[in-house]
Amino acid sequence: MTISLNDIAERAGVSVKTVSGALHGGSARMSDDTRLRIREIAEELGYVTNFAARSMRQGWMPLIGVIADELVTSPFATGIIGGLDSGARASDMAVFAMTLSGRRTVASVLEEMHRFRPRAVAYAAMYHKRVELPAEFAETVGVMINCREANDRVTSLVPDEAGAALEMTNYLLNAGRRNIAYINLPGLLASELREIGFRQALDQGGFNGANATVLPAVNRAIYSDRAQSLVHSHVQQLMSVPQRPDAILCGNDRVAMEVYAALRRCGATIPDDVAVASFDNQVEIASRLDPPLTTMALPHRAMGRKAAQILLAEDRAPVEVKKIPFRLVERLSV
Amino acid sequence: MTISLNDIAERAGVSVKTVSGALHGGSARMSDDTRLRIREIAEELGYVTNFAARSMRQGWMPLIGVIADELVTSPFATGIIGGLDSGARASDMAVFAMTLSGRRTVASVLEEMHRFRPRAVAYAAMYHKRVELPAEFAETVGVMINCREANDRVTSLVPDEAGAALEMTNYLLNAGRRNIAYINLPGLLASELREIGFRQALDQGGFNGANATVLPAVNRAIYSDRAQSLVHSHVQQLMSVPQRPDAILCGNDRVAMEVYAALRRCGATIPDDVAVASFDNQVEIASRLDPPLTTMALPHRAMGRKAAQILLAEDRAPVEVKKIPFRLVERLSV
DNA sequence: TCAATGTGAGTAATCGATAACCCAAAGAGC
DNA sequence: GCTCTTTGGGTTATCGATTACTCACATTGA
Repeated sequence: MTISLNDIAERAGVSVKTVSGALHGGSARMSDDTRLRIREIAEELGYVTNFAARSMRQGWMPLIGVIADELVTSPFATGIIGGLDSGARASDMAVFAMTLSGRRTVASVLEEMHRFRPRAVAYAAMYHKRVELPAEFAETVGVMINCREANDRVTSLVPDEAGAALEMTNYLLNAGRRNIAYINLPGLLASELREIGFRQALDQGGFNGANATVLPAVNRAIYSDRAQSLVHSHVQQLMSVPQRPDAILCGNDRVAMEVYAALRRCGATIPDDVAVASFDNQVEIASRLDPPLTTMALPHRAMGRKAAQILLAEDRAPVEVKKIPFRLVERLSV
Repeated sequence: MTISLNDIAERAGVSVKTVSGALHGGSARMSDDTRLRIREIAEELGYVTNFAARSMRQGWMPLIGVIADELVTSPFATGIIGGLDSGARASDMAVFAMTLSGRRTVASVLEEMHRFRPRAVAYAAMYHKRVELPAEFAETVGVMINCREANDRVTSLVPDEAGAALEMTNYLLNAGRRNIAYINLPGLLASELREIGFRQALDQGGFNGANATVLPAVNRAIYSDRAQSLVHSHVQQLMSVPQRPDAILCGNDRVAMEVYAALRRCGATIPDDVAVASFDNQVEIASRLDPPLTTMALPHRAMGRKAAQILLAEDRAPVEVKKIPFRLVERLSV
C-alpha cells in the first residue's frame, strides 16, 4: 500500500488540505509548528507525491516529452537529453523520450506521448538537419532541437556552424598560421555551413577565402581503403608542394583522426609542422588523440538547456531560429 | 481543451461507462452497433486516453522505469533501452529512463521515479559490472540489466561472456585456425570472463588453454602513443616468430581496430595470413573496418527485451542470474 | 400467463491531490 | 465592548476513467 495525503492527515489529526499545504503549497497559511510536524510524519511514513493524482487537477504531468528522430544512439543524444534534463530539473520536471524509429510517424508518437499529458514537447534531431513538421503539429511541438523546421513554423535551436568555423579559423590565424587547408565532409548541412564560416574568416583576415584549399573527405568509413586513401592522398599532396599548409581544419573529429594518421605517415609533427583543428568535440576521440585535439564543441547541452527554458517559459515567445554558439576546447594540436 | 470520455458520452447520448467499455474494456457487454458508433465519435473528436486518470484506479502508470547508471551515453544504451521498449510496447507500456549522474543516489532517483508510479523498475549498467544495491531496494527494482547484483538479491541479466568466447574460439578452430592469440583488455569484468572461455575452448579442442598466448592491451586510448605502441609491439612480436599466429582474438572491437592497423604495417593480410575476431559488435567500427570484422555481438537488445518480459510477467519468478547469449556476426575477417 | 434468465446500459462511488469557499478564534483599533 | 482583520484550518467539489451495483426490457420455458 502506498501512503496518501489522507494517511498523513489521519496520523497528524488534521485535514488533507492542511497536509497538502504543508508539503507542497509554500504559501499556505499555517503555523510553522504544524508544517514541521506534518513534514516529519510524511517523511516517517515514506510519503511520495502521486503526480498522476496531482495532474488530474493541473491538467498535465510534470514531464517534458522529447521525440528523438533516430534511435537515441550516439554520444550526442547524451548532451541534448542531459541538457534538457538539467533545465527541466530546475522546475521539477522530468524528461520523457520516445524514439521515432521504424515506421512510427510523428503523429503516432505524438499521440502515444499525449496519453501521458506532458507539459511540453520537443523534437530533437541527432545531427544538424532540416526537418519538415506537418503543419498540424506546429502548435504541439514547442521547440526543435538540433534541427530547423523547414517552414519555420516552430522555434528551432541549431548549432552556429558558420560562427564556429569563423571562430576556429580566427583562432588559427591568431596562432600565427597563415596557410590553412580545410578537409570537408560533403553532403552534411553542418560541414557546408562550416565551410562558409571558414572562407568568411579568411576574407576578414585579409586572405582570399574564395581561393582557399577545400578538399572533400568521405563520410562513410573509418578504415576502409577508399576513405583512408582519400584523406591520405589529400594530405600527402598537401604536404608535398612548396607552400605546404601550416594548419589543417577538419570537417569533424573523425576526419581529424584520419588526418593525424596521414600526417604521421608523412613524417609531419603536430602541432609544430602542422596544426590540426576540428569540430564536434567527440570526446572519446578528441581527448585521446595524440596530441589531444583542439576542437569546437557542439553545443548539445546548451541547446537542451535552452530548449527546457523556452518550453517552460511563462509566455510563449514568437517563433525564431536561434543559433547556439560552439565552445572552443583548447587542447594541444594547435 | 482536451476531450474526455464525458464529452464523447454526451455526443453519443450514452453514459461514460458505456464509452469506457466501448473504447477500452474489450469484454464489456454492448451491441456492436453502439461500440462502433462510439469509436467513430472518439476518433472524430480526437480523443486520447488520459493515463493519469486511469492510473488513479489502477494504482500505477503504464511505465517501465529504468535507472541508468551513467549518462545514457554509448551506443549500448540504445540496445538496452530499445529492447526494453520493444518488450514493453507489446503490453502498451512506455519506457521512462532516469540517469544516475553526479551525486544523485539510487535512493533519490528511485523516489523521483516513484512519484510517477511506474509499473516496474529496472536498473541498467552501461557496461558489464557488479553492482551493490542497498537491500531496501531489492524489492523495488525488479531486474538488473547488464550487471549482476552483488548479493544476488535481484534477478540479473548479464551477457554470457565466457560462452561467447567459447563459441568464437570454436568458430576459429572450425575455420582451420590452429594458433590463436588473444589480446585482452585487463581490468574489465567482461574481458576476464572472455579469457576464461577462450582457454576453455582451447582445452576442449585439444590445445593447451593454460599455455595459450594472452597479451594485455590498454583500455584508455585510441591513438595515444603508448596504447598504439603496446598493441603494435605485441603484434609485431607475434608476427616475427616462426610459429606466428594464424588468428588473433581481440578483447573488443576497439582493440581489433588497432590490431588491423598493426597487422597492415607488418604487411600481413586479413584474413589470409591472420584471421581477426572480436567482441561487442560496435557497428560503427566493426562494419566499417576493411575487411569488415567478424565479432560476437553483445546481446543488449535481447537483455532489454528479456527484462521487459520478466518485469511484466504475471507472477514474479525466483531471483536468478541469467546469462544471455551473444550472437555471432560473420563478416570477412575470418 | 408468469417467473426466470439474459442483455444492454445507467448511477454513483472511487482513486489522490488541489482549490474555492467557509468558519472559528484571537488580537487590533475605535 | 464591539467591529475588523488576520491566522489556522476544515468542507467539499473537482479532475477523468473505472467499476461495483442497479435497473429496464426482452426473451424463454413451464
